[in-house]
Amino acid sequence: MSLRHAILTALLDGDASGYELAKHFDLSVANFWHALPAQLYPELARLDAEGLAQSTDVAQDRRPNKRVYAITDAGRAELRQWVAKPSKPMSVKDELVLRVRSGADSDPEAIAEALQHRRHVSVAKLDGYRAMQKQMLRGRNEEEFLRSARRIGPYLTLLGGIALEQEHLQWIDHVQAALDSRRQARHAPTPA
Amino acid sequence: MSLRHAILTALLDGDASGYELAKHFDLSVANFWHALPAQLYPELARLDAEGLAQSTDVAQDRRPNKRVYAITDAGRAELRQWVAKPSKPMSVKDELVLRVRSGADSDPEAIAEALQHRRHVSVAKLDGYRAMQKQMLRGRNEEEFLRSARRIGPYLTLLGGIALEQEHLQWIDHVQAALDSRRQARHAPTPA
DNA sequence: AAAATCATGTAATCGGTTACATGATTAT
DNA sequence: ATAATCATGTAACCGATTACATGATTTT
Repeated sequence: MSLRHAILTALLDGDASGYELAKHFDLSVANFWHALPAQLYPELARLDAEGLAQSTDVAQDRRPNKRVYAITDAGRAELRQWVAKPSKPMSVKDELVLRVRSGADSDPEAIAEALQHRRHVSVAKLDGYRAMQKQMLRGRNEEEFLRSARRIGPYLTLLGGIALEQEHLQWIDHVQAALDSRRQARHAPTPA
Repeated sequence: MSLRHAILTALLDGDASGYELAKHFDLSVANFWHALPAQLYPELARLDAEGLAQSTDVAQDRRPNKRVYAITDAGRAELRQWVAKPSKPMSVKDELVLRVRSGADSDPEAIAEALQHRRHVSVAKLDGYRAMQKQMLRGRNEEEFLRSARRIGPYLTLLGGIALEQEHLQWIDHVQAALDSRRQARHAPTPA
C-alpha cells in the first residue's frame, strides 16, 4: 500500500488539499501514480489521524473553504524509512496495447483511430511536462540545475514522465506506419 | 474489466492452461497486462461457462494432467467488438520512481542501490524480448516481416515492450549519473 | 436562472493480492 | 527422503473505481 507514500511524497512539494491533490496528482508524480478523490479523502484523514500529516481548515472568500494538509516530522520519518525498502516491480496496464495486439490484423481501421486519439493525449501530456521542466530549470541548463538545485528528485521523476511519453509517441507512429504499409500491401497484393 | 480480453488475446496465440498463462502472461502480452493464478483460474472457468473459451482436460504422463483452454468463435466475436471500444488511459504504478522522487535528495545511497537492482531486472526482460523478436522474425528484417507475416499484432506489442524497457534503462542511467555528479559536488563543494 | 467549478465526503461494488489447501510428478 | 516443479483451485483481505450525496461559489 504505497498510496500514503505517494501522498506524503506529493506533500514534500508543498501543502495541499484533497481537491488539489486529486486534480494535480498525476502531473505531480509525473505519470507514475494515480488516485481518485474517493481514495484520497479517506487516506488524508487517516494520515492526519496517525500524525503523519496535519490538516488546517483554510477560509477562502472567492471559493468554498478547504482543508489543507502538511507533512509532519513523523511523516518525513515514515517516508525516509520507506524509501530504503525494496520496490515492487513496475506495473503497466494499457488497454490500447492489448487492442493493438488483438486488433491490428482483424480491425486496422479501428486501431488506427484509437492510436490517433491516444497520440493527442500523449502530446498534451508532453506539453504539460515540458512546461513544468522549463519552470523548474528557470533558465539553467540541466547540468547547472543538477548542481545547484536544493532538490532534484521531482526533476528526475519528471524526466521519466517525459521519456515515457516520448517513447509512447514513437511507438504509436511506428505502429501507424506498419498499419499503413499493410493497408497498401492489401490493396495491391503480390501473390506467389 | 479487461482481464478476460487480455486472456482471450493471449489465447489467439494458441491454446493454454491456467498454469501456462500464469507463467508466461507478462511476457506474452509483453509488459502491458499482468495477472496472478488466483485471478486467472476463476476467470478461465467463467470464460468456459460463458462459451467464450472451451476447456479440454489433457492427460500427460511425465507431469500432472492439465486443463487446456481454446478461444471459441463466440470468444473471437467478443474480442472483435471489444477492440472497437475506446481504451482507458494507460495506467503506470512504479514504486521505484516514487522512491527516486522522495529519496534522491535524502538518501541517494539507497536510491542508487535500488536503481541498479531494477537495472538488472530490465536487462533480463529486454534479453527475453529480443529472443522473442528473433524468433518471430525468423531471419526476415522488420519490413519484410510486416509485409509477409500472417499476424503482426503480437510483434507490434513486443516492439512496445522493447521500447519501454530501453527507455527505462536510459532513465535509470540518467538518474544514476545525476546522483553520481551530486555525490562529487557534495564531497568537493564550491561555496559562494 | 442554469451550468460549471470548487470542495469534501460516503457506500457499494469490483478487481487484485496474499495466504492457504491439495495433490501429482520429477529431480536431487 | 526431500525439495522443486507442475497443476488447480478457494477464502480473506485490501485497494481502486463508480455512483451517490451535499453544498458553496463563480461564470454564463
